[in-house]
Amino acid sequence: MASDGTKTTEGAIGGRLGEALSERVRVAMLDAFAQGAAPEVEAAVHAANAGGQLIKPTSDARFGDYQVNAILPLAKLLKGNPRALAQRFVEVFDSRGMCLAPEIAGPGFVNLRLDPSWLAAELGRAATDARLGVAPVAQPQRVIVDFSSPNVAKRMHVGHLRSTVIGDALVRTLKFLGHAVVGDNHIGDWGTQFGILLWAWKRGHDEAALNADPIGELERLYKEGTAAMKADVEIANACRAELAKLQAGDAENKALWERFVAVSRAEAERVYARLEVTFDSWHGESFYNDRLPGLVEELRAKGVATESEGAICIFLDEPGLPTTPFIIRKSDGAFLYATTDLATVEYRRETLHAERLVYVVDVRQSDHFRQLFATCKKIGWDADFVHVGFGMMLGADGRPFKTRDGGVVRLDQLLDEAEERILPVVREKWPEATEAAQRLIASKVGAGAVKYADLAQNLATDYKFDWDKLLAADGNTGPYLQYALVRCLSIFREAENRLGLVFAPDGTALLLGTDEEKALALELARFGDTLDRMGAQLLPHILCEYLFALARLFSAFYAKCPILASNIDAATRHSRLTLTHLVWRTLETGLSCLNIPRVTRM
RNA sequence: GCGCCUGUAGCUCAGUCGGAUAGAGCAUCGGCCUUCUAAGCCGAUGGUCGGAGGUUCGAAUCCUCUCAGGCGCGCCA
Repeated sequence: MASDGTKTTEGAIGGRLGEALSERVRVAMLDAFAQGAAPEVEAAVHAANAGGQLIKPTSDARFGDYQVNAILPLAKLLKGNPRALAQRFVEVFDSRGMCLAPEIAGPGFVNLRLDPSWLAAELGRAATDARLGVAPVAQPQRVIVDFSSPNVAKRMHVGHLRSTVIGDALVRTLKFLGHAVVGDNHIGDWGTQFGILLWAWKRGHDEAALNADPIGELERLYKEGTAAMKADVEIANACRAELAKLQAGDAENKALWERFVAVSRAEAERVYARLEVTFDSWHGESFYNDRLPGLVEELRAKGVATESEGAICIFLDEPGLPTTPFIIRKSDGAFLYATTDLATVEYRRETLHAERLVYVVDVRQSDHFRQLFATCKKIGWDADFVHVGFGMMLGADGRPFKTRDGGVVRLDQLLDEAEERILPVVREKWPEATEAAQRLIASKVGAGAVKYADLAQNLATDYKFDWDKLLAADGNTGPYLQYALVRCLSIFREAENRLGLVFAPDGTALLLGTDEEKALALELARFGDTLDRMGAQLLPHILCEYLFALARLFSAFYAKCPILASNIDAATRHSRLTLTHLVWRTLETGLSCLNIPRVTRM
């Protein structure tokens, strides 16, 4: 990550300013209030601490940098005057080094102000650290992130974008935090669609079309097969027969299936390459086939699953869950994706020793995952299960994002369009570059804009895809962040060109003279806490918002605080270069966690 | 019919398991390039937090009801 001889040394606070402060607050609270008090007081402090509620950044700079709100609710438990309790807290609070003397305000808030000289020294040190002072988490988890998961024989389209981009960002961020992460592409490479595909293939495929556009031909066959099957019961039976042969290991069907999977994967890989997305494994549904029969029998034997109307079902009578059963074997004996998902959990727990299982899948499948997780719990498979459900991608008109004629938007064409739309701007801003260089920048800015738009919003809701908004260089967009990073690099380039100054941070404390520098420093110090929060909540927009705020503060600093001008003294210049260096590497690290491409100029 | 999710400024969205005067961006209006990329910066205007009750020192946040929109509901994934 560091290209200039920086070394890894953990900062005094492990890069978690908020966490360090919070710990001091916790100690002071127990010290001030828990002695001889009701056990609820201690429990309340622990609860607030666990929820990260002991401190929070102030809502207003006049209140300092962090505020302690937790004394007010405690006052109720202690039946005391909040301000008097705050006074007791302030007396025992250890502000040594980190903070100035705490202040009591309002009905019983305590305002904490960071000691500027401590912050300046801390950041000076962080600038020389390869991880910006952010130590890996103390307790790494084994995490599986299940994401992207396209179906074989179908082209990658915008419906796959969100899972792919969000999952990838989660994987990279959790890895940076020090967790043992496996990003798994759980491709849809098994199931009833292959019966249809095999039948349609045998009825008549076009070898020339297959060579020219493999996925196009498979999609055509699938579409025709589905239509034929719906129109004719005999054909539906024939499709089922083909599927049965495949499942029984028929050599011809198996070979065809392998061919379908191979061409589909090749197609998907081309799109992943453009998105720069990678996986640690590609364990599709077929990977778990062998486990299915035994699993169903085991669950029947355990009494977890029972037969109903010929199907093997799991009934989960719990509030919040659908009343319909979780079906793991159809009445015709075939298995379903519920079965595969259970077998997948079993494998991930037993073989991969997963502690946390993350599924990045469309929110419309939340019922399925609620049932899946409840079933696992019922079986006794203990783990931290999370469904990261995201909303649909809508057009600017608020209706599902489609092509003009109502078709699905192909992912490769979406990326083409992003590049085409941004290319004129690149040509205008950098006319002396070669066509190839301009195209490369345009592809990175275009893909980055599309990906960032997907990550920047809370994923619970549908999001509106609007070319003008996401490609804009102002506002919370990919291009804005890439531009901020480019400006950092430009400063170092010009320092070398004009002054012959090759800058490297040396660990000396910053000089935080102006409001812009102070605000920037405080934000930089919050990077580690932000990563933790994103890792805990699995919400990429938390990191996006942070990076945007940082980039904005940097832009204000850039406008107000000259660095290379001749009237700037050496010490100030060095400090501002260090700040710029920190911003550069924070943006670099943050964008790389989100996997938004970085460029050196634009 | 049952269940889940969403409703915050003209538009797009934040709001960290209740906390101080609800925040950004876009758009609009007004400023800023003889120093590092103006794809930028600064300022101003703009909100009954869908509505009504309730809980309490204190509610966008918790509870109840209600309106509006989206999604899902036995052998597809």
